[in-house]
Amino acid sequence: MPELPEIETIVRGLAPHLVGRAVCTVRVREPRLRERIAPDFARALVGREIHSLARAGKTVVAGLDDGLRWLVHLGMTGRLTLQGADVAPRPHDHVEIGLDDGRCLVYNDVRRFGRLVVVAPDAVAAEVGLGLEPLGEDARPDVLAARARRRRLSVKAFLMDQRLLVGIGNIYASEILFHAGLRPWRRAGRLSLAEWQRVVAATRHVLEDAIACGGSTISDYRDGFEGFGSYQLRHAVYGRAGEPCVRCATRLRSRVIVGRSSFYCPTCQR
DNA sequence: CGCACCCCCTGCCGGC
DNA sequence: TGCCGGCAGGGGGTGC
Repeated sequence: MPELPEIETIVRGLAPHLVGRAVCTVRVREPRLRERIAPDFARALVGREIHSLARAGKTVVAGLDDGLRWLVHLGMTGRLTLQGADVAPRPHDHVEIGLDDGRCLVYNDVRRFGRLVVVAPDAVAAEVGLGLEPLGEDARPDVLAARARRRRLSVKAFLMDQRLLVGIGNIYASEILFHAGLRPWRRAGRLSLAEWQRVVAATRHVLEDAIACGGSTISDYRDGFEGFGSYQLRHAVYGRAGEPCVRCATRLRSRVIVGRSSFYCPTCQR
C-alpha cells in the first residue's frame, strides 16, 4: 500500500498535531508484526517529546527529544491515525500511543506486515533503504544511468529497489513507466540518457501529483485522520488491464515482472 | 547478479 | 450457500 505519496500525506497531516507533543502512554495490544515489537518499545517512547516528524522513503520518522528516532513502516495495510480521547479499540488496532493533549495515535494493520522500532539516528538510513530520494536533488538522469550501468534488471525492478531509489512501490512504478513511455521489462542498463530523463521527469510528475491528491486509496490506505486519497482516480494504468488507454485507447495489459503485477499500454510504452 | 520461489498475515473476490 | 484458490500497496531469505 503505502508508497512515498501516501507516507508524505500522512506525515504532512500529522506533523502539526504531533510535533511538540509528549508521549504519556504506550499500549501494545499485539506485538507480533513482521518483526515482533521490542519489549522495551514502550519504555523508549513514554515521557519522550516528539521534536520532528518526517518521511524517509516509505518510512515515517519521528525525532524524539533524547535524539533517538521512532520509525514506522506501514507494510501493505498499516494505518497511522490520530484519534480522539478514549475511543474503543477496533479490530487490528495493535498499538496506541497516548499523547499529552489527550489524543491517541493508533497503529492499525490488518496483515501485520508493518514495523515499529526505535533506533539511533545513524541507523535510520540503513533501516529505510540506502537509495536516493526520488524527489531529491541527487535523483538526476545521469546519476540513475550510472547506477544502472551494466545491470540487467528491469527498469521496473530498478525503480522499486529501495537500495537504488526509496519510496516507489508497485503502483507508482507502473504509473511512472506509463508516463515515461517505457515498457516495464526494459533492461535498466540499456536505457539511453534521454530515456532516463523521461523516467526522472515522469517520477517527479507522478509523485508530486499523487501527493497533491493525498495518495491513492485502493482499499486499505487512509491518511492520518482516516481520510481517503484520490490519486487512484488518476491512475492511467494500475489495475486497469483490459480497459482502453487514456491516451490512445489501446487495451491496457498486465504482466508479472519480478513477481509483481505490472500494468502498461503496449502502444504508448516502448 | 537477477530472479523464482518460499515465508510473514488477513481479507476479499470469483469460480465451482 | 460454502469452500478453495488466487491475489493484494510491504520486505526478507534461500538457492539456482
